Amino acid sequence: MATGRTHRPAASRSRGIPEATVARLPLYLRALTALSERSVPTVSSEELAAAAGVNSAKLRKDFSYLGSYGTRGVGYDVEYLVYQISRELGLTQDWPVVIVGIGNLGAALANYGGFASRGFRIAALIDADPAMTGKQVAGLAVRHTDELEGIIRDTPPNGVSIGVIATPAAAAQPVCDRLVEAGVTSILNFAPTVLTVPEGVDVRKVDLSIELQILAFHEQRKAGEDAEGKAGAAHAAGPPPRAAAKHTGSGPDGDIPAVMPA
Amino acid sequence: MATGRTHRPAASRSRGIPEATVARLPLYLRALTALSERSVPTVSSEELAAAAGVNSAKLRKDFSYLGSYGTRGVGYDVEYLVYQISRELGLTQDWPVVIVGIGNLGAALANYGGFASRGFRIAALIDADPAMTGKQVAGLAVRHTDELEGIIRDTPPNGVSIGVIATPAAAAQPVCDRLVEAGVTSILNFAPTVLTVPEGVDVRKVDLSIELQILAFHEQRKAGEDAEGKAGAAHAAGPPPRAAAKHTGSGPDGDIPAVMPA
DNA sequence: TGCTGTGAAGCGATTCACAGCG
DNA sequence: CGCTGTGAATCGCTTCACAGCA
Repeated sequence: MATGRTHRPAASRSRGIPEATVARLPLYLRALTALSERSVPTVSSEELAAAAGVNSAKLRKDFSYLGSYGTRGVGYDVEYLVYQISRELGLTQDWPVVIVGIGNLGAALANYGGFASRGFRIAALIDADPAMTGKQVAGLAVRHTDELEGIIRDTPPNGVSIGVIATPAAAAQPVCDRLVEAGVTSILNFAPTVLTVPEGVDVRKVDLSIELQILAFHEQRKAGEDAEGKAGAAHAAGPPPRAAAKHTGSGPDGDIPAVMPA
Repeated sequence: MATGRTHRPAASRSRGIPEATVARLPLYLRALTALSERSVPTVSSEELAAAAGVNSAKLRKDFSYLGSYGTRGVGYDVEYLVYQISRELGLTQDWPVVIVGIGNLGAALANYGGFASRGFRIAALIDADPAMTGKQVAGLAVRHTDELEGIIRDTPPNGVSIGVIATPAAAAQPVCDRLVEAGVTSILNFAPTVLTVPEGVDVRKVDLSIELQILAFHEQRKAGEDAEGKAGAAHAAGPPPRAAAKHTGSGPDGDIPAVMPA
């Protein structure tokens, strides 16, 4: 999984929906909406589970945390379930969101249709580069970082509570601090850094290079199984410099993912 | 967490590194590389854990699966650990990667520095739109989908085994099938769809709108705690249309995230 | 009869707490 | 003495299996 929280270890479920279940609700919702568009009136747990890519026992258990929304012998009413899950996720209201860091990735996010269609409204695009200020991206004029606090506080009706960080790694923590200070309490972080936030602020992260590294691990594992015995790298490089204590320039492997496209 | 697998429930750890540990190795690696660049020779589990945003017991347990790479009373040798983790993750070799779907997101990925710096080399950018063919993106000429199979098979030295899908949702499964058929065994999917793949192929997914929905859930929860009692949406809309069985156009909430920026 | 809803068992991951070594 | 490495306890999620209802 590409994601994680930073603070609040367990202080999440007030009335008891497990975190793992919450993470799957959007998946169910997507599958249900597709069924709804095809005018399918009801689904069984088996069918819906297949569409969402999970097993049916898990799906039923997940739904049991929300309440008894199914009909025994029949299945679930698609429309009704769409509504219930939307409500549970808080998607019946709309959430203004700011995106900070309008580089390649920030622009891609701004243009991403999946936001608007789920009740997320882009309240502002913010970038630190004065050359970007005023430029049109996804139909919105980019605003300068100076305006950040004002935008967060004054966006109707109650300010902005969700921020997306798509800046270079070095800028992420300062931007995060300013967002939080101005009132943001949920952050989606695309910068390859660990963000430190006060209690009560949620952080989720998406790290592209981490995902690839996890795939590489399994990929290597598969290759190792083919040619059993030589369980190492194929056309590898670099010996194990044990206990050198002294560094060698910048290490055997080079630098960190360092900077985001932004 | 933005991610998940699709096939291979447990068929992963050959010599026993837990999946959860594998997912954290890139995090440790990043923190270690930063230390390495600052010429720090050793770290304690406590310090490194703080830098990686986990607790120290977990970190020590994680490292214990790799072997005994620390020194009691002292800590871990930074350079040595960087090497060991890189090797474990398979980053001592380089992995050619193809990106399919060169829209906003695909282009952002192509420009993302974090790939190249971690041993991932972009072998080709592929798009179905003939108008894109030949265009330069991130220093590479975009190739047409017709060439997909050839690229996967003929890229030296052994073809491409990792594919990134950044196409619209509708194109994702067909593209996935072609990638797999041509020999790709690991896929990173940015399209908001569940991909079906044969046994032995790994899929990880990153879904931007799912992450936001999870944040919205917690955000709503926080708002509900403030104004205890009215545990619902703030300026919400839409009543619960129980058991209508008949659909109402397209449902109370509208459409799915549907299409990616691509 | 067929499918949901759920207690109970199983399993993996996290955390604790301390023995063991440098 | 300090910090790693790890058995044991704990926690939370998943899976099983079936009771219960339409």
